Amino acid sequence: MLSISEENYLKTIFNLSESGKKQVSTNSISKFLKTKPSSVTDMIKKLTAKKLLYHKKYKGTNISSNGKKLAIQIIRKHRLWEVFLYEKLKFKWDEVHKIAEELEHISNEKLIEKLDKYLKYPKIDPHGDPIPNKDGKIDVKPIIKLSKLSTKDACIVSNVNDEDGNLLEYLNKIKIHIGCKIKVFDVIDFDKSLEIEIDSRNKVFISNRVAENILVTKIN
Amino acid sequence: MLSISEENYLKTIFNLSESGKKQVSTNSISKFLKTKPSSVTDMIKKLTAKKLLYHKKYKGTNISSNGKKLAIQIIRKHRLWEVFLYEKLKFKWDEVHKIAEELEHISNEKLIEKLDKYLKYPKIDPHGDPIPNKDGKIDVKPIIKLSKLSTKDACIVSNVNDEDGNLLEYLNKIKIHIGCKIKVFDVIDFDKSLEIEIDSRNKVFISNRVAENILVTKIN
DNA sequence: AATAATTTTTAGATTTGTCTAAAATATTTA
DNA sequence: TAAATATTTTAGACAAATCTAAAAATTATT
Repeated sequence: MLSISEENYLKTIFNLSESGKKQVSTNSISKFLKTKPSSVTDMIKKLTAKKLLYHKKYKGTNISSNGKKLAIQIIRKHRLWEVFLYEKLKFKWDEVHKIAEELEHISNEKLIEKLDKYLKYPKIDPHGDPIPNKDGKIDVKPIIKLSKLSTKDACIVSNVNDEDGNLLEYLNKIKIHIGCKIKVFDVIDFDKSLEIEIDSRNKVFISNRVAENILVTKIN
Repeated sequence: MLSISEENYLKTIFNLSESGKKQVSTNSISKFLKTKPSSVTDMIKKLTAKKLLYHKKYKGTNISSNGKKLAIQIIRKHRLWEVFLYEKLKFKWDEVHKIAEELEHISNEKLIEKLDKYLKYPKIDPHGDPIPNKDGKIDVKPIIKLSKLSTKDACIVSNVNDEDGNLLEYLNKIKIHIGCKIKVFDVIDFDKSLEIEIDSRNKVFISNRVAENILVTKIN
């Protein structure tokens, strides 16, 4: 059994090693968790002794396969609770993360199984992130061009072509940014332009050319 | 903001002072929480400093009105989560308490308001205990004779007449005990005897005479 | 009422997770 | 590559919540 602190460190190290890859630095952990580097060193020692991390002095940290398993289960709980908060309790999608940070530490396997069933085994959370299953398997979510979507599809923006300053300026103006949610209301046959709604607020038309330069993951 | 430990002590002291009344002894708290009396003394000092308790050395402890307010909010959270676990996640009524002990410490007022709304503002938890409202008001639940109930009513046994050994023996045999749940399936017109189901398991008939000696609180 | 038994408190120690300050190591820059 | 800078670790301290052992106060018993 891990303490809440240990769980938070493990999850952070897992996330940092997923995104930045390879060795995770003491400083990056301390920045993320808003603790001092010396505290991080202490915790790294503890988790290394529990065989959840690998660590070489001054050289950064890696998560072990046991550590990964535990981290994924914490992430599973976090994302399931997010779905609950968003779908059942009707929280806004940007409010759910903070509350799920607390709920994720409640440890009762049966609770999570029943919650999963109750939510009908959702595959993604309200931010579009995939929910690992009971065995820790994560569906990799394909990243596609926004232009590939059809009417009524919804998606989360995962990337935009940042080579063209004019495009970025335009996207900024209509408030499309990485992580935002887009619903497709209509695809115009004539020129394949799209009528979309951004973050449940502004509804705009964008050209097929623009849609080709926005990468997204479908969420339904 | 209270720590989980402080919340648990406060809740325990509130509960002990509700049942046993008046001064709560250090020993009774330590027995309930399975900590040493010396630890209890330490915590009493801390909570007294925070004006949540009154305490006179060697004389036992009382909860202050501020302490009571906080304790009631913790109990509110506990019981709402119990309803959620029982009604939505389909846990058995004897499984919900342990999990709610963890959930009750999650502090987010909006979460509890939304949970309350989602559960349609329930008045009682699966054990038949009343759920305080947002402002800490608790509906006192009337205790009535089982014989007063009608078909389809459900109730929790709150007391039995323990003057007659033969009655107790009989109740024990058919597994009626304080805290158990009884559903009324039929009231026989002829002799006012009842067809009941005990704890969702055994269905039996009991005479009106027996039903007169069982005190219950309605739960629907 | 004096003594015995029980309860409660105090004093001091331990564990967990954090901190500061200083030392050790690694990286960058001139 | 040597010096300057940045990162990481060590050493020692602290607060929270617990413990053990012993002292103090209360309650029960003879």
